[in-house]
Amino acid sequence: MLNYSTSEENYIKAIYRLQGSDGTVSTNALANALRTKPASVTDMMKKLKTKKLLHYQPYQGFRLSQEGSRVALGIIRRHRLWEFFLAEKLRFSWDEVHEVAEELEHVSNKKLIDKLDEFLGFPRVDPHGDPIPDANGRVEINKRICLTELPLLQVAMVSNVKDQSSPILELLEHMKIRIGTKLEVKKRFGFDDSMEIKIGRLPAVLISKQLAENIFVKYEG
Amino acid sequence: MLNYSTSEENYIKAIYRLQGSDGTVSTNALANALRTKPASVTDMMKKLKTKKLLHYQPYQGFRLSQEGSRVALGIIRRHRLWEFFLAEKLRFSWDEVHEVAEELEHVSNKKLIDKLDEFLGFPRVDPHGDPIPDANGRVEINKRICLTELPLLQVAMVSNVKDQSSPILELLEHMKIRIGTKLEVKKRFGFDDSMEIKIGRLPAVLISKQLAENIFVKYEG
DNA sequence: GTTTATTTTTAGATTTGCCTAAATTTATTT
DNA sequence: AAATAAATTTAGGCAAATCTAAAAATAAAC
Repeated sequence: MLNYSTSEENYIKAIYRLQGSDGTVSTNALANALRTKPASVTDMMKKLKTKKLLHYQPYQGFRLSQEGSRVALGIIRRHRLWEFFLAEKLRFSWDEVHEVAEELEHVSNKKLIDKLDEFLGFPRVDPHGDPIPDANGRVEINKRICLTELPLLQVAMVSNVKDQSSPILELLEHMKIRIGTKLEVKKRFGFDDSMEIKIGRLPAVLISKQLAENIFVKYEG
Repeated sequence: MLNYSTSEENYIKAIYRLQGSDGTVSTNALANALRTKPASVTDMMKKLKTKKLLHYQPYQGFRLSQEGSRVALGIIRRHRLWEFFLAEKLRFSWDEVHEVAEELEHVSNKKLIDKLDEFLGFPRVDPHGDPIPDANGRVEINKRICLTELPLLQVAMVSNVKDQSSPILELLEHMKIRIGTKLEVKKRFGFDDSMEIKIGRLPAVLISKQLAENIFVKYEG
């Protein structure tokens, strides 16, 4: 059970989020997610490759190896347990917990995390509703939920559409959304419950509440 | 309220401990305490001086400035609150908390620490009996005396253990001596400076000079 | 199917924190 | 007071993680 630097962990976590269940991640996408420069990403990818945490061929994008995914799930477990602790025990509001958990998650003492888990009563989801991996790195997988409930930045696959009348299919066709399309929610707007979504490398687009309510997605938690 | 790196914080904390109430700290002493090399210490001292955290003239040793002491007390506060949390809430044993707290102490979100303090019920001492600075950096200056100096038949409470290595903790555990334990000295033997002590209603036991020198107690009157 | 644009990688610097080895200053002997 | 010993600092380097600018590879457009 090796230890990784804060920086390495942040890269691993970001790749895990971006790649979803099977996709590959691009240098620019990762640089953008981590607010860093593409050259820095390339450097780190070379390092993580030598550590066998990911598969990477120059110019071909990268995806986590099994070991990389295992490490990612460990980080996510720590993050979400701390979020739960902060909200439940320290009475932080749900929108404050993420930032603090970003720091606490890098303290990687297994006994600490397992005892924290026990202290909290083995919670299954964090304050944002995201599932918490157990001590063996297992998470509830392949969740099917409405697009309106998809966590931000979680890549998911369109699995079905509720109303299949032609007006909605026309709109879906126009937006290049079909079964199997991978997408993520970038931002939600409370004013009209519209949301900005991103499909692969296409520019982000805005979709209405009505449309989102008809789209169901699945993803590996 | 600036932030300092983990490395800077470890230096500040070590200087605070070494300098006591007034003394100055030498390069070698600090290098030894941090298990690093004197040259590295000199580098860091130059940096901390430019940040006005300490007073330092080449070859003359160093001591923390007021700001440096303030920072040190903040780190110690975080460390001891986490120790209390680990022992009290997560049921870590007495001798395990230090190591984990060494990592957690570097998460320096003020709101986190103040809420943790509140959650724990504003404890005044950590599991080793060391006082916890309050949110303003104030500490009780506990006048403690060494068990070797405790007057005969005076009941006192164990407040702190000087050397917190595992061997001594193991012995203390065996003898049922822990922080908060009340005891009295029944008799001293000049031959080897051992002493007979009594803990509550347990039968009196003999402890060595070496052990007594590491136990600090406080008492009223 | 060239040409242009975008993406990605390489090359060369920078900062932080650490190191070893050599020089320098201070302390201790004789 | 000179010589030796000890402590401290300087000089020069290394590894991690980042950056900018330039080169190379891939993708898109005409």
